[in-house]
Amino acid sequence: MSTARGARARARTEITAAIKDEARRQLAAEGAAKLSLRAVARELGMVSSALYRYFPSRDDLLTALIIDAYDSLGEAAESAHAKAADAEPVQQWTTVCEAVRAWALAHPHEYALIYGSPVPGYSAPDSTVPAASRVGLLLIGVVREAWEGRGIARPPLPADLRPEAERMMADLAPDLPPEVVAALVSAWAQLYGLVGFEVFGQFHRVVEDRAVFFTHAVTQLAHHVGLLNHGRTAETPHRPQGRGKGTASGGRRAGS
Amino acid sequence: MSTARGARARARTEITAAIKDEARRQLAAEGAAKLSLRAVARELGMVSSALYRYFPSRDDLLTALIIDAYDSLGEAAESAHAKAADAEPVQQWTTVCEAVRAWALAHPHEYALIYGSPVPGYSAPDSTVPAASRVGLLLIGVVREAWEGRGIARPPLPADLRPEAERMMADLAPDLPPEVVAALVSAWAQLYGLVGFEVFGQFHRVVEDRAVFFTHAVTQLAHHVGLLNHGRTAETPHRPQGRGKGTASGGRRAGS
DNA sequence: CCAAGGCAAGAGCACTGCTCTCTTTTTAAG
DNA sequence: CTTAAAAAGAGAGCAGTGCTCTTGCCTTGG
Repeated sequence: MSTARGARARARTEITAAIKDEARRQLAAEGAAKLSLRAVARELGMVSSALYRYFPSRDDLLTALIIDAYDSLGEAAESAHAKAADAEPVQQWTTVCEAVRAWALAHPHEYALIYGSPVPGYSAPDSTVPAASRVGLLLIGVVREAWEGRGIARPPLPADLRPEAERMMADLAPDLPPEVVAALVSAWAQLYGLVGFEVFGQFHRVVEDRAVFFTHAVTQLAHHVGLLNHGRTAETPHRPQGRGKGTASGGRRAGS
Repeated sequence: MSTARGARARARTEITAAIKDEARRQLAAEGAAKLSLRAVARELGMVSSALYRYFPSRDDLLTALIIDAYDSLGEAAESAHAKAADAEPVQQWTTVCEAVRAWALAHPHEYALIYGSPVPGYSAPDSTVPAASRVGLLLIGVVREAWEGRGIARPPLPADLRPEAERMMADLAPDLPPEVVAALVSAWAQLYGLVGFEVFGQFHRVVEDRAVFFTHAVTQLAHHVGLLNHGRTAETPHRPQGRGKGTASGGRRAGS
């Protein structure tokens, strides 16, 4: 599929990659606003109009970079999680969050591209959705594992939020209880509040030891969604149907 | 001071205001990236170079708009708070948060300007700090009132965060205990995570009933910083007592 | 082998931010 | 009241942008 399709096709994918690489370089150096098609073309020794054979517009180039950024972030988070797969749920959660933070600090402009203000009239096409979902799915996975295996506390859920929570549950994680899904979604958004404030400099002269602060904040977030530190907590863990791993499919809505 | 110091000076402030108004119009219509000095000048019937007598560069115009946006948001939050000054602390907190959300939804491009990705090489000058602090100070004030008057729970504070928390306390609110200040700062950042996700469309197809969801999330945030519902604590603050059954399905709905 | 289509190049359009002159108008000092 | 300085507007111009269109070259599939 991707090999030996003729020299021309190979050259095309190669040049496409080169364009993205150079664009990413300029993005990292100057930010999305200063990314110029002409400058990219110049740097690659081609004329600006030639670039339109590969990307029909500047926004399409940006879209490609956005997807790549989501994937890069997703991969960073996933590989960090893989290394902590055996840890406590809270530990897994904070590991993922810290990977997100580290990636964001290492790639501030790419982070701004995906979690900052959306570009002018541009609205992300659906093609970005899978890549954009990776971190979210990862967090869902962490919570799911805790829910199935080692127990999880159920956050409070006011009556007026229940319908919405059940809808979210149906969409995102049909196996998790609605109160956990609702808490998870809000923790998800709040995580990016913390990261964004740090990356965008809002913590300037407010928080100094940001790593420690961040770790604490996301640990609280983990507790907020109901994750528990296994051994040493006074809080009573909820065990789904009290049967451990055997009946994962049947175990939802425990407390009746 | 601002009156009758010559026709020229009056004309200057008037024109300056007109420029900002028109710029704000274009900002709301198209976003910061498409804000063009020439277009503003054109709309005002002046030539582009004349505009440089009022703002030395496009970035300076943006800075002015940023300060105005911060002030506009601050004022919205403050006036909302003033109307709820007698309510429970949690109520005051959610009122302020909801005012922030409402303002952001009503002025998405201005919100993006101040809490989205910072513009290219531009870093906000110190002159923006006072305006930018208004919402933060307001939230501190809410917590302070609760701390002085009606009591407040003290969130947990791990040992390694204590020095940082004490430093933040010294800077921001010397009268509040460090654990409360630390929780407050993280809640502050998380608030903007929630608002940003909604304004920037990240909740698309994830959260539908966003008002209800937001209210619940910021109520949890209030509990996170230690605010209590005075009379009835149907919802115990951020301490899920396990045993899903008991959690007050009845209603929180802190009314007055 | 040879037509078809992918591809690069270049010119050009309508913009942009910004600078520099030049002229007019207003202000303030003598 | 005059006059010199300061402030403001107008216009041309520079270097840059995204994007389109036409013109040819050259690889490729039939």
